[in-house]
Amino acid sequence: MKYSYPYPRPALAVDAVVFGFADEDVCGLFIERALEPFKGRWALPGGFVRPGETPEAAARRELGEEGGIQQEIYLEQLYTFGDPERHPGDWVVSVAYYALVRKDRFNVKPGSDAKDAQWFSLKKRPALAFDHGRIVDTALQRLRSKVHYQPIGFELLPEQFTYAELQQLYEAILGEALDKRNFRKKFDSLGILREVGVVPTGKRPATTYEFDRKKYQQMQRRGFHFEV
Amino acid sequence: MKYSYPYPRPALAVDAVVFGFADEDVCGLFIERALEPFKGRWALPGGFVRPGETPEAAARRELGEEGGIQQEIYLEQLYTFGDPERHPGDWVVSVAYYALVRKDRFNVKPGSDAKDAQWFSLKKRPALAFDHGRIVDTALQRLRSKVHYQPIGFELLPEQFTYAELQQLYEAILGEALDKRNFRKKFDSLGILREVGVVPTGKRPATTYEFDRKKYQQMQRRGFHFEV
DNA sequence: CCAATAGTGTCTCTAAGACAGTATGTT
DNA sequence: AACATACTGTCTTAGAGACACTATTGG
Repeated sequence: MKYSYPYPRPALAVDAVVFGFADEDVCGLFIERALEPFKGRWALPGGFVRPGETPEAAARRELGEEGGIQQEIYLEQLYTFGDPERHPGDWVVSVAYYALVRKDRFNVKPGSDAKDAQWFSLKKRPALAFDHGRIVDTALQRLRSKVHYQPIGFELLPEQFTYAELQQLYEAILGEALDKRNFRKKFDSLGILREVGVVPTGKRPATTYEFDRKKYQQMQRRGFHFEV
Repeated sequence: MKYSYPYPRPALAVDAVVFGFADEDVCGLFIERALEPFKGRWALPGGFVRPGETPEAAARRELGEEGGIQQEIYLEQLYTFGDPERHPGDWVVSVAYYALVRKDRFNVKPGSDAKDAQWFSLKKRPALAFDHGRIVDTALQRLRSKVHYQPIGFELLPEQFTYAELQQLYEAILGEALDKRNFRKKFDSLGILREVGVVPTGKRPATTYEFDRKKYQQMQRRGFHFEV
């Protein structure tokens, strides 16, 4: 190799915070480590980046291998954690990602490096291995701020949803109650939801909507920008 | 080392986009490479992360060594670039940062790995080595969006500044003309500027202001959030 | 007809944005 | 006196936020 750097190198890992939503609650997917260090502790799905691979590809691969998440999902780079003390006994730098998935679309299952894979409500998540707790906090912050100016909430909902569900999602992410009428007014005026049907709820049936991605992209090109 | 990962590892680098402001123009600090690869090409200041060092510390160290920037400066992690093809002949992953500095406070000077260090207007910057052009674009995007909701513009101005300068800065970053009266009204109403004096301009003297950091932090704690 | 959830309209107030002339200094 | 730059105020309009009742269905 020409120009190669001869000094010690870190191992490069990726870790992903996978967010889901169900029962009016935001949750995260964690795996139980089958290997040292932190064997038996809950941790983020992740692993090492292989030669020739981009970190994002590594993150997607690991989500498939470790969490049973193979489909196309929303995945975004979050932050790179490089404290030399973050991994006991080795120098491991981790590029962290966060993912938004529709929980119902996935059968989470542990892969070879994991004893178990489970969703946890983020309100009562277990203590995590390494600095993964901090990574989750960072991801939550990012989600909370991003949800205001990008229509990423829909990545967490089923294709079709009611206004009640959409509002519960926003309330769960933002951690505050919102006014039903103002919330509806807001999204109605954005014009990015398409009515697609009606669904029984036990009492009065509710109208269901879809996020109109194409229309949103058109509007975006015309200078529109989403804000909630 | 316990648990160490035996497979090939990337070299870990940091690169920094250093922004400055002068003459109604945003500029960036680039260095001319003294070594292969891309010897003689302009590039971002940066270098390899050493064992025991955090990436941020490495970035600060390199800015001192390569660009003559030793003082405390605003520095924020931007994005990690990990395309395996980004560096010819080796696997080098780079954690990119961006910095905001008061141009007048620094005597930029090239370090040992650089033939030269120079400020360039970002409108007419040279073609850069590696993927550094993309890194600059990413940093500019980040700066442009962040300037709306965080008072980081002040990091680019001298301690004391006039409304004309402040407005020129925002116009340069955002790339659009702003209305003088509305601009003033906005910042006046925020209440984060402190009048500190008067400066001759050749014609009618202008009032100078300082960013009142303490007041801003107080207000922030009370739930205030900056927005322009 | 009762219970439960879905859905709706108005008012107030703040702030964004468009817009043009006066004030104060220098030469 | 002329010129250049600093500085100022009003109107219109859009939207955020507070607020409470009606509609529709199942049991």
